Amino acid sequence: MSHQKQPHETPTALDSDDTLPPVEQHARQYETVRLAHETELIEDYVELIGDLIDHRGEARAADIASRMGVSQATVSKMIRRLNELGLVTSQPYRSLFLTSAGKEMAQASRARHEIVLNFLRTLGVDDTTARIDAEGMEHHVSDETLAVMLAFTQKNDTRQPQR
Amino acid sequence: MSHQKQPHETPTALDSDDTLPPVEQHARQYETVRLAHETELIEDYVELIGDLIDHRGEARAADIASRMGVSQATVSKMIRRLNELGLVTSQPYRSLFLTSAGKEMAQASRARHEIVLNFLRTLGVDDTTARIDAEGMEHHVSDETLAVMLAFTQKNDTRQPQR
DNA sequence: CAAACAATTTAGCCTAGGCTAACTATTTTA
DNA sequence: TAAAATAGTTAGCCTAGGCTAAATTGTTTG
Repeated sequence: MSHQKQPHETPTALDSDDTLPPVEQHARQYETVRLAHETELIEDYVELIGDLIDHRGEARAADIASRMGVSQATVSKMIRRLNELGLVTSQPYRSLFLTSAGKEMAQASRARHEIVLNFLRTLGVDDTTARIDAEGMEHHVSDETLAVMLAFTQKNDTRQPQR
Repeated sequence: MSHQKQPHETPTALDSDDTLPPVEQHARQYETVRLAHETELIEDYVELIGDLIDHRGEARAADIASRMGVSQATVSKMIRRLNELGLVTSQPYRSLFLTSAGKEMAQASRARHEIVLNFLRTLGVDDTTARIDAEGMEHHVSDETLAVMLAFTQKNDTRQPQR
């Protein structure tokens, strides 16, 4: 019953809302999302560790756990991973340090985060919502889009200047 | 070495770029992201199945697999899950149908997807990039932000009218 | 300075979502 | 219509990221 492969794959991707993208492109999109997924959590942890160090002087497992909303066991396990990835150094039972790779990642991650957050605020999204959305969106925004967001924010930010 | 709990938690979350959010709020943000994660893939599959049905007349496991960029075994397993969740019906070796719950999810998902995609295009992001970013961002955009994006697109879309 | 408390780690469990390989069912075609 | 090709399923493996409970280490305090 209609199992023939229709020669139907026409990539008129300009108006698009009526056509599926070509298979390979479609697959690549999902692949990108899957990939982003893998780094996402890592980046969140590293970013948080960086923030804790900057704001509190140190990053302790217990603080990470409570801020992540996760058990300490989970954090402990994750720290092992971050270690293996060369992003943090740690001695047992002591607080953490970022390696230079870790610092770089934290910094990049934070920069992206800020851009997205400020973009959303500039758009007029409520602060609390903006924070939540930024946290989720941040990892899925390409450099190109990020640049557009930054430019938009600079052009349109009418919020009272910081401070 | 400075392990005392400093009474340091001052939620001056307005200028924010200098302060961590209060613990509970911070945890809630990450929790939201984790939650989104769980539904994300499900929604992507359901949306894709809906699209395949609409554009091709049927959703077959092989097509889902190639578009998702994933093995057929993975799709097979996922279909079992979607079944358990009441989102699709399927007989073995036959193509799929969405339940009404599935249709609803597909429709909502597609609507969100479109809004985000058109928003990015309106912002001036290149089509290919916009598609990739939309795929990832779509699940992390709250209804509030979605509304803002829609309004923005309607006000600013200068692309040549469809068709 | 020992006991109590707090923080960290480890062990072991669970689920989700990938994979390959082997098998079964269906459809196409020679 | 039987053989070949295609499609779908199952079994079994792996990794990531959660969890709780129990063990260990560090810190504080009576």
